[in-house]
Amino acid sequence: MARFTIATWNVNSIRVRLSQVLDWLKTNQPDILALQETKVIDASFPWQDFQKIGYQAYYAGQKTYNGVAFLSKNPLGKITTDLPNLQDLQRRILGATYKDIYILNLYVPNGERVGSEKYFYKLDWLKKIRDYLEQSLYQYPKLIVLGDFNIAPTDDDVYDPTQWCEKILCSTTEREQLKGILDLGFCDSFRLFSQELNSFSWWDYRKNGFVYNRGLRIDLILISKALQSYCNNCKIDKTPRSLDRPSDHAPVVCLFN
DNA sequence: ATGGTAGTAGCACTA
Repeated sequence: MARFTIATWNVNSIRVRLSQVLDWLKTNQPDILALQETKVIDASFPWQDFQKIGYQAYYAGQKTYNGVAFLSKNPLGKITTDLPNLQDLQRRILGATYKDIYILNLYVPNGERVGSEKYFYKLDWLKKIRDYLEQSLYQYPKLIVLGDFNIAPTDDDVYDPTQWCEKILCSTTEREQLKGILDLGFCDSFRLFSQELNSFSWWDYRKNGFVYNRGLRIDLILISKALQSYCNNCKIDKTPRSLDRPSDHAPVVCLFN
C-alpha cells in the first residue's frame, strides 16, 4: 500500500477556524482531512482557499449546526451524504472512496443527556450506521470510519471516570453501540499503538479544560481488519488546541504504508 | 455555581 495519511478534526466552524486549518494542512500535508461541525451551508464553504494550497473540498453543510467535509489532495469518488437507511436533514455524514478504500466521515449526535430525546436519536442513529457498515464491508473490505463519535470508548479515555460515570458521552449504552460497530471487524486505530496516559481529543472550553487536561477522547479513526496490517501510527495533535481561539477538539492523524 | 465558554445569530439553542 502506498503511503497514505488521513486525519479527522472537529473544527467548530470552518469560517472561524479557516486560517488554522490551512496552516495545519500546510504543515502536516495529510492526504485526506475529514472535518466536522463546519457550520456553513454549501454555498459558503471556502473551497477556493483549500484549492489554492492543493486540496479539493467535498462538503455537506447546513445553516448554524453540524456540517461535514473532506479536504483531499487527490480526487475522491462516490460522494454520499445520505445513507439508504438514514435520511436526515442534519448534515452529519459524508462518505467517499479513495482508490479501493471507502471512507465514512461522521459527526455523531451529541445526545445532550442520558435519557433525553436527543439521546435516543443518537442511539437510533448509531444503530443505523452499524447496519450500513455491516452491508458496506462486503463491497469495501478496506473501510475507514472516522470523525467525532461523541463517545469515549472506555474509562481510559476520560479524565475523571467517576465524575463522568453513566453521563452523556460515557454511558454504558453508548459504549455498547460503539462496540457493536467495532465488533463488525473494526479497531480503534489509536489503541493499536502505545500512547501516553490521559490522551484526549476534546477539552471543554469552560473552566480551562485544556490547561488542566480535563478532556475526553471522542474523536476516533476506526479501521477495518483489511487495513490493520498497513496502519503504522495514530496520534492526537494537541498543538492546534493551544492556539489563540481554538476549536475545542484536536486533530487525530492516522498513517498507513 | 442547575454554573462555566464558544459559535451562530442577533435570541435561544447546541455542544
